[in-house]
Amino acid sequence: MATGRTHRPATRSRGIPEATVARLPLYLRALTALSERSVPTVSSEELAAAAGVNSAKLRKDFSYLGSYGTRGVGYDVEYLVYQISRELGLTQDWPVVIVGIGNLGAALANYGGFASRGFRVAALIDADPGLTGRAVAGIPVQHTDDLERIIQDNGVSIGVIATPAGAAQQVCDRLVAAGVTSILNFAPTVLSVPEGVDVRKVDLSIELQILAFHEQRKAGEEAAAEAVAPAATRKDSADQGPDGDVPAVMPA
Amino acid sequence: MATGRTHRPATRSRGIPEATVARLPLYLRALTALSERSVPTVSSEELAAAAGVNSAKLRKDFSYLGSYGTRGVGYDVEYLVYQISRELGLTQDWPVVIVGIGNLGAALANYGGFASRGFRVAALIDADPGLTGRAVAGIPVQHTDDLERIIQDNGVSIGVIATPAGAAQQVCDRLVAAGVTSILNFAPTVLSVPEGVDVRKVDLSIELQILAFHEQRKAGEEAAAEAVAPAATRKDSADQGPDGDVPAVMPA
DNA sequence: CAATCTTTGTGCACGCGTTCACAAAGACAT
DNA sequence: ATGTCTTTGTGAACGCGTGCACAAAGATTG
Repeated sequence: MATGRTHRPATRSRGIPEATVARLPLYLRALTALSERSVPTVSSEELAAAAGVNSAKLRKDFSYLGSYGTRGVGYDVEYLVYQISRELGLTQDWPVVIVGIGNLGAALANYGGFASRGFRVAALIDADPGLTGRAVAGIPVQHTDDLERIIQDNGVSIGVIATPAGAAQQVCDRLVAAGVTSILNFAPTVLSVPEGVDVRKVDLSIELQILAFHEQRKAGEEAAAEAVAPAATRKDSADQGPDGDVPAVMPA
Repeated sequence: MATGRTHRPATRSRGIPEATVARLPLYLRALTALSERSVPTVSSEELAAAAGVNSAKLRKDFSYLGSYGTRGVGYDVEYLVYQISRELGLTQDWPVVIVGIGNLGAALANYGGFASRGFRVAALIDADPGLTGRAVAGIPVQHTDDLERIIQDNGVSIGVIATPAGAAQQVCDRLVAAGVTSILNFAPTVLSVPEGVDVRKVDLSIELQILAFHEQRKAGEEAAAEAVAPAATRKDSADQGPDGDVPAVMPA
């Protein structure tokens, strides 16, 4: 979701709910796979299974785009691929810059999933002069000093931030000032941006923490179950108490 | 969100809503920053701003954990850090394996954000024999053949999949069979897992596609506005038609 | 100790998203 | 042409999440 600031309150951007927009790429991926296998049509049930969602949800999602299905038959794969691509704006070319060419930035530059969807990595930018001129994924790294020029020369409107947290806000400000209006942020910071700029964030550590929460809960429930019927179903990993209120940093 | 399959329907895991759980790491990050600056207490208003959320939402989130604040004063930073850490299960050690040591896998192995939160990269696994034995981020890469043994020897319950899409489901099945119950999936595929296994996915390409959608919409609105009052407010980037129905792959 | 001021904790209302369930629509067979 | 069968598209109900607004609680001051 976008950062708190701008906070478009889940505004349905053009009749299409935000939740639906977030699923369109999922459908597109599944459809592309079907297309490559030359499958001509697909039912909502099949496609939903392939995309990992409920079929009723899928049909409702598609209903926001229009009536593209045929009752009794299903959806024309090729046609739907085209319609969703168009809706997402993937029929045009999106030049993208990646700022911060560390491990993650380099991985992103090499990531094939971008190019296959109309996204073109127009430039790589890093603050380290030692990197300048060196090629990553066949693209030369340029210095941060030239950021504004690069954005303008290439007509870039989407920027990817893969810098350390400390540099992210500053980079963000410069990107926005230079004309970027959409930002994908990998740095673990909250970015504040002016109205009209969209920010989406990907935080690797946050995802793991959410998993840890559920993992802990599962271990807790299991321990509770074992307390009733103590059987050696589980491997011997040192199961911490479920809610054992371990005294640690308990301040005054 | 977890994959469609298991589909715990936003079950509030222990009274704590899923949406709240997803924000706890955000609060924790902001609090940690305050803690490092030795700030003793913080109000819901300040903390909310730092975390990029609404202050009412933050207070409600905390109310699910208990009454940890003091009216008229705010929250004790250190105490809250501890409570949230405990709630998320970060007071214990979580050994993690990363499967698929390509560009992304290597970047994840090098990512500092894991270690700082109780996550320990216990092993790196790849199917390429050429990588076996080579060290990435100081950790030797092991071969997929030993996956089951590695999981069991280290008591791993969280796995990270960074393989190509084609290998993901197979790796997932083996991880689950070996005892892993939480998976973070970076491969662009829908994973199906048995009941009781949590899956979270991060898809870089999907995030960009969502941004592209909003970007296109912005360009469209702007073009519409210019049609009424045509002024040269904008840079000259080749603005594609807003909804120009570009004929491309229009099948029968 | 009383008055005032700050900030939490939460009851309540509203809106978005999800799901069910079914009528309408078209394909296909006879 | 008529009937049957499949599958879409959607009205309606429900539940979760959000945000407002305020009462309760405690700190602080005189």
